[in-house]
Amino acid sequence: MSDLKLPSFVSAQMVADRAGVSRSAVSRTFTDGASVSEATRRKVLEAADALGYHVNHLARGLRERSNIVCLVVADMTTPIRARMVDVLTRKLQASGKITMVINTETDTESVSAALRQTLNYRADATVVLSGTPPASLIETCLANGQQVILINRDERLQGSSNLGVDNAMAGREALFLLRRAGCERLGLITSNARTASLVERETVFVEAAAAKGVQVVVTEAGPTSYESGQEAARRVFGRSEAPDGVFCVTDLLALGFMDVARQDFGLTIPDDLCVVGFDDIEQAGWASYQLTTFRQPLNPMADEVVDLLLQPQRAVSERRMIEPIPVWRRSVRPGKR
Amino acid sequence: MSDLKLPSFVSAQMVADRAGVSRSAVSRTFTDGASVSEATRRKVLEAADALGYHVNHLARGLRERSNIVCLVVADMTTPIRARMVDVLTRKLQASGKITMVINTETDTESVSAALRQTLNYRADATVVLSGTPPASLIETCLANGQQVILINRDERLQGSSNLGVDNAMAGREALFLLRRAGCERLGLITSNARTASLVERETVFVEAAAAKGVQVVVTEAGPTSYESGQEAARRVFGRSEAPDGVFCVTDLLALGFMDVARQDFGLTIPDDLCVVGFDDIEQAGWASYQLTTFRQPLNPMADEVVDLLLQPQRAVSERRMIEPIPVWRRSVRPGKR
DNA sequence: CGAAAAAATGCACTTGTGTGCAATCGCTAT
DNA sequence: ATAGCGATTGCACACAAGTGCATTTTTTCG
Repeated sequence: MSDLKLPSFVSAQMVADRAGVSRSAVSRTFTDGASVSEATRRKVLEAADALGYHVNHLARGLRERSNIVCLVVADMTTPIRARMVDVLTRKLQASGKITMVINTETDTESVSAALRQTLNYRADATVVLSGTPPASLIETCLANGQQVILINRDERLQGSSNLGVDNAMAGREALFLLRRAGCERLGLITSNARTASLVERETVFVEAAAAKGVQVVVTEAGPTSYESGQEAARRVFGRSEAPDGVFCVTDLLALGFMDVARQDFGLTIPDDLCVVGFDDIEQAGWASYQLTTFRQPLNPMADEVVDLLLQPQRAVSERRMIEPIPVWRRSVRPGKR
Repeated sequence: MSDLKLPSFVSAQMVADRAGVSRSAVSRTFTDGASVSEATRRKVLEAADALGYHVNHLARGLRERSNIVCLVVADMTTPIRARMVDVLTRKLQASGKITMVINTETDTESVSAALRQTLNYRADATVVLSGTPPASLIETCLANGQQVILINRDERLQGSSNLGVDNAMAGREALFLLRRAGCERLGLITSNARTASLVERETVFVEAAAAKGVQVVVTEAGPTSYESGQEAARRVFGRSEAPDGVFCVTDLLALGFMDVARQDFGLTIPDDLCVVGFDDIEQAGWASYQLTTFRQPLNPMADEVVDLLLQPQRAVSERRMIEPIPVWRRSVRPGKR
């Protein structure tokens, strides 16, 4: 049997022993506004430093709020999602929270499992970036005093807060831009994900066009990705009546669409074809694309999330909407040809 | 005073009361291999379900391992980092761990703060993807029985495990490819980040070239980004002796470099200029780029991390190396011009 | 100098688990 | 019927913190 002490975390008791004070004194030293004399405080800090003491937030979380926020997300490699996660973790951290990332598939089943994890770790709040959580589980979260914030998911679940961008505005504006450019045969490219957000952009665009007496050819490719955009372009330009202006419900789709349109069908953008996207991912601004699109204002959105979190828990479910910001680049002509 | 009970988490005690058994029975029901009769188990599960009970992993983590792994990462929006985080969270989750993401700047100061958070939450292990943690803090982590895994950071710290790709191989192979393509004036594009990985790719490439009697013009732009690649291209092709073959230490740099080379200087790739990158981000495979590069084998790397985590703690610090996989696309000629 | 007020300190309880140990229960074999 | 034995069960403790309350200790003021 070895005498070597296994390395393990140092507790407040050890610090207390070394400093010659009670454990309470240690606790109070690390608690804001607690009453400790300057002398003991110094002794404690010194001992803590020598031993490498760190307050155990798990134990703290047993009594009060855990300061843990769970982020449920799928498709994390997508540029827009990656940025969302980045901005959110940053802002949450800045406001004293810590983020647990739960990486799921979009299907309800695995989102359920994610939500349960959230409960296991006593997260103060759960932020859902993708996937549709079942209403029953949301209720469980709320019943446990957990806050639920859904981002860009338009399922309206009783008790959860919703936060999203104004998709309708983007749909209308996209139509306006393409018509101003003189496009006559309009197309809409979407994925088979059929998220509420994507569907809304599509329907608003199509309906606004119908109101102007213009028909829109809708093409639905595979998942929301660059490759689906490519596939959509192959399908669209293989047909007789090719569009001269398209709204892709996502930048990734747009970029794949543009590449095939130019390289496989020899089209020039914006002369032969105008393209509008949505999200404003970094790649949309790259020299090869210069895509006109709508920026999701991630910083304001993350600010809203933090704001919701810091609010005293409200019984009523809230719904906040943020305007996307049009970003004019060169994939759409500024005026008629 | 309201009689309404505040919503709060349901504890094992409540479940025990409802099921008419002791709290131990509840605990044992949710512990693998514990001794519970089928009858009580059923009663417990039923009560738990009715109340919406979820084991408190925080409390569990007080006694044994917390199953929390901290991921310290900077530059999360970079495609390669986003993928790393994605793959790691997936694999960790699959092996029963949960990931806490700590988003830091690359500066040592904020990495320190991140490491301390790691200790606060009693993470079993810390995985550092970017940024240089100070050795003293790593020691604290190790002293507390925490495992530290550094990925692609070549600082060799006593007690930590290192995991990285073979940068030397990439440097040599890049040179081989460019020379086989008949390139005569070689360039190397790097950023001012001066990470160990980037530096190694650079020096190996330059030295291997020197061994063949070829000089390499090294250009160092700003941070590791698309824009820095663009800037580097403007500098490089503004000079008299422009290169006809370059190795960019990162795909992002390479893509920016390619765009400016083609659009601002009218060069054709790979006829006038051959380009090799590193990382194999999704965009490298896009039709507009078709970049020849080296894939970081993320899945095997994540497997290694999980493997290291499941190993019983070893006193000796380990160092594992993974071979990057060459990906041949069209940015380099297959043979001499 | 002494009483009263204020500040500091320690005890003990709380949070929700897992688990060693002892007691109990149920069943079998003699 | 009863001893013997293994499977259950419950008690009590440990984990690491925060905090109300009572008890010192210190400070202040008359």
